Amino acid sequence: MALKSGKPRTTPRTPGRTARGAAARPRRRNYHHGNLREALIAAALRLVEESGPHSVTVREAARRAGVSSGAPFRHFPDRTALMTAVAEDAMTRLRHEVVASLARAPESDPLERFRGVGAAYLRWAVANPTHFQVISDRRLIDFDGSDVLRGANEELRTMLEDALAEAQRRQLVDRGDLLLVALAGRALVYGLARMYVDGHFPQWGVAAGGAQPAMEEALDIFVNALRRNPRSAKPSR
Amino acid sequence: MALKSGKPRTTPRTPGRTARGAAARPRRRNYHHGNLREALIAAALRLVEESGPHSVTVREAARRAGVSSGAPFRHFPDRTALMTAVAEDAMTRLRHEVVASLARAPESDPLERFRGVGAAYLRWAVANPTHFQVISDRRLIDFDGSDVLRGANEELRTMLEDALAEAQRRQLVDRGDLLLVALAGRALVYGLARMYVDGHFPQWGVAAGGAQPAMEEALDIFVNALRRNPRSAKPSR
DNA sequence: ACCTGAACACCGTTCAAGT
DNA sequence: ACCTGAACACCGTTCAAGT
Repeated sequence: MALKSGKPRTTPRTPGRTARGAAARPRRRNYHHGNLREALIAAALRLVEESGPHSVTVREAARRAGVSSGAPFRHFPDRTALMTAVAEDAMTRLRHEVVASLARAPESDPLERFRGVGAAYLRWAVANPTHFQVISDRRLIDFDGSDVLRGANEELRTMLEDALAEAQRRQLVDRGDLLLVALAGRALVYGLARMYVDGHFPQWGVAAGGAQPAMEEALDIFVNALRRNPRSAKPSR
Repeated sequence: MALKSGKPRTTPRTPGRTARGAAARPRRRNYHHGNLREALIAAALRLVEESGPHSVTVREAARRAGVSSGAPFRHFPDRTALMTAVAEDAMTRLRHEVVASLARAPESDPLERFRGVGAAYLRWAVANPTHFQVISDRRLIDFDGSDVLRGANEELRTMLEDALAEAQRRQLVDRGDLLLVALAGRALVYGLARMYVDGHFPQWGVAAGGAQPAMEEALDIFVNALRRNPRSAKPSR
């Protein structure tokens, strides 16, 4: 399979563990207590990062945390629950990215805010393709059972719809079913991100390095097509 | 996990096997020869249909074909190769669907033809969600190694781009980077289909039964936004 | 209260042996 | 030429036993 094992960066996630001398090797058997739950999530996060969601194995996470194969089940009912915890961590980072981008966007240009939400989402997906896979595939995680996931998703959706509603109010875009326009925007952005992570770009003439700009340009095409032609001043009916 | 095991219809795929009396139960051990390859693909196709790509197991396909666990490896180098054969079957059906829809679309309205390609793709994805998953996830199959998959994908892309080029030529849509507009259209349609199969619609206010119409309406929004405002006769620059 | 390690029912894949 | 069935190195998950 096409899993080339990505960049094994040392993710500075879950910072400030109880300091204990040297660079904490997961070999040590000083365990017997400690916060195994967090250690397992951190291990799973790195496994996802290294070679995708499919490579995450409860046993391997346990190995990296230095515990036996049965230990994780004292903290997670099953593999799905572990993956859901990974997804919550990822979704929280995505949410922050989008919120930060929105904070920088001009209050005065709602259509630009709409575009900005999409662009931030795309940037995050390109920067974190494997984590993006985890949050987007409902068969891997228990989305409905997670307040964090449902909440963050709801928040992203609201940001998109609010920006769009404001743009309609200011007549920057034509009137039209708000929810459907938001859905189309969301589908476009999600589709671009998924084409990227699912490896479709080579077949669509997008060079390996040029994904990011191509995605933003495709987004621009949509937003600009939505933008109301200034020459027609009134709603068409 | 959320795999409720779909509708186990008797797919009349791989028709006209060597007739042999009663309804061919895969129990029989009359094997020892026969076209195991086709039988394995048929079994895998049904497994995908019943409960998604992840439920496909080389061993289970072998069981259903009535052979031992090692037998499939005489016909497929690995599980990926079996899944690729499944994807080729699915992609061929998708291609036919789109081609048929294009044959019915008016030669005179290229933008409608562009929309029609997307709509046919969406209809097929909704009707065959699990098979759609197989053809779209490059981690499950060897896309690059399959002439059938690359060819069909290329053909779909060409249909989209040709319709769009003709629409630009007739000034039905504004000029603009053809490839990027095609990419945006493709991403929108792919995104809608993936949101459907990935189970996102409940969180986006789309009712269970209303997926198909909502998807087509979202597609309409894009196509109509692209449609050139008749009041502005000349390209903007 | 938390962890170990054997056990169970699975996988994908290989390979000597059979027909 | 094709298929069997044991074997190997894995999984997820359970559970009695240990500390």
